[in-house]
Amino acid sequence: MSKRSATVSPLEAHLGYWLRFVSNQVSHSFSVKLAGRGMSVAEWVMMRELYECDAMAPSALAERIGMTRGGVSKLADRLAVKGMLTRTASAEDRRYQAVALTAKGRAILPKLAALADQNDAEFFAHLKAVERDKIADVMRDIVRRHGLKAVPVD
Amino acid sequence: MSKRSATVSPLEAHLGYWLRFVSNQVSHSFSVKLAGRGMSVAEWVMMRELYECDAMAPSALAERIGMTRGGVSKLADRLAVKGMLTRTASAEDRRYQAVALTAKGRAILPKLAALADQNDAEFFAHLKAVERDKIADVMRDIVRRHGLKAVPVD
DNA sequence: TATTGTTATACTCTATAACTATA
DNA sequence: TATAGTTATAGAGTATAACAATA
Repeated sequence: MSKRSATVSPLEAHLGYWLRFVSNQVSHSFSVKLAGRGMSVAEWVMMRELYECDAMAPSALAERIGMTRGGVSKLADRLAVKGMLTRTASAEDRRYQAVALTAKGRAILPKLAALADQNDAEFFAHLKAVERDKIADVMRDIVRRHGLKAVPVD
Repeated sequence: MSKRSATVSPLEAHLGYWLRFVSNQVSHSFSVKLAGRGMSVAEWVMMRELYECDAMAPSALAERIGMTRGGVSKLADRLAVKGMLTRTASAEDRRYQAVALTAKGRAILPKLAALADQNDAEFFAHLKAVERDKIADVMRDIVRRHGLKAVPVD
């Protein structure tokens, strides 16, 4: 064994390397599917978040999906132009906005969710349920251990 | 159960979601460590690749690390400015270049590799070796099944 | 004509901070 | 003054394609 390989471990020795390798490909494959419907992954994440509630403030969205307020602002702009969401200033405190999906946005979301399901299945459906659960458990545990904040770019 | 949750599965139901969540944090944590030495993750990847050989053509590098030739060109520019690598036109075919680490680049690389080791340990050292191996095996298998190309942003 | 590497353009996402309007 | 949202700037990364030099 040369001194070179003894002092510098190969990239492939890191679990993080393999996670990112697969994760990047899963995300890229999903982004290709979304592009077929004119959507980006970031747009999907924001819409998915809004789907769970009636309305949300941009700052709350930023917190939930791990983006800056500036990023949320630009993203919301794009989605508003596409007719996917609306922004309404609060009556009580006009600094606040209520961001909400439009009927169009709410109608299209299940179709995007189906793409997400399909994409996940393409990469992981061949695994036994026990294996999938085990890996997800490990990942959840790591998130918990590190107190990680949301960066959901499914 | 509402119709809403019945038709749209939650993000957390996807294994891809958890992989990306953890993978993003591992990479971000590594990028912070590298920034302490004035390096980016992409720069680390390119240098790590060059460490394995004496010299490599930019086009070969692009293929190996999953970047475009344009991207490699810009990245190599930055690393050359930092004195980490040199570019030499081939004598036989002057279209070709030999990109190689400088002594400085080769000297600093083990220190960057140590950061990579440390970073991976921070996230995965608590796992049993069997668990780590199992997960890495699953990821390698997925890479093999999909014939995936390199996107090593460890 | 085909190929290598470079450069230019455009777009996404990030981070930081200045700016506005409201309170 | 503090906060919510917007806008501007700069940076790294991607993709595409035009380009020069070389074969």
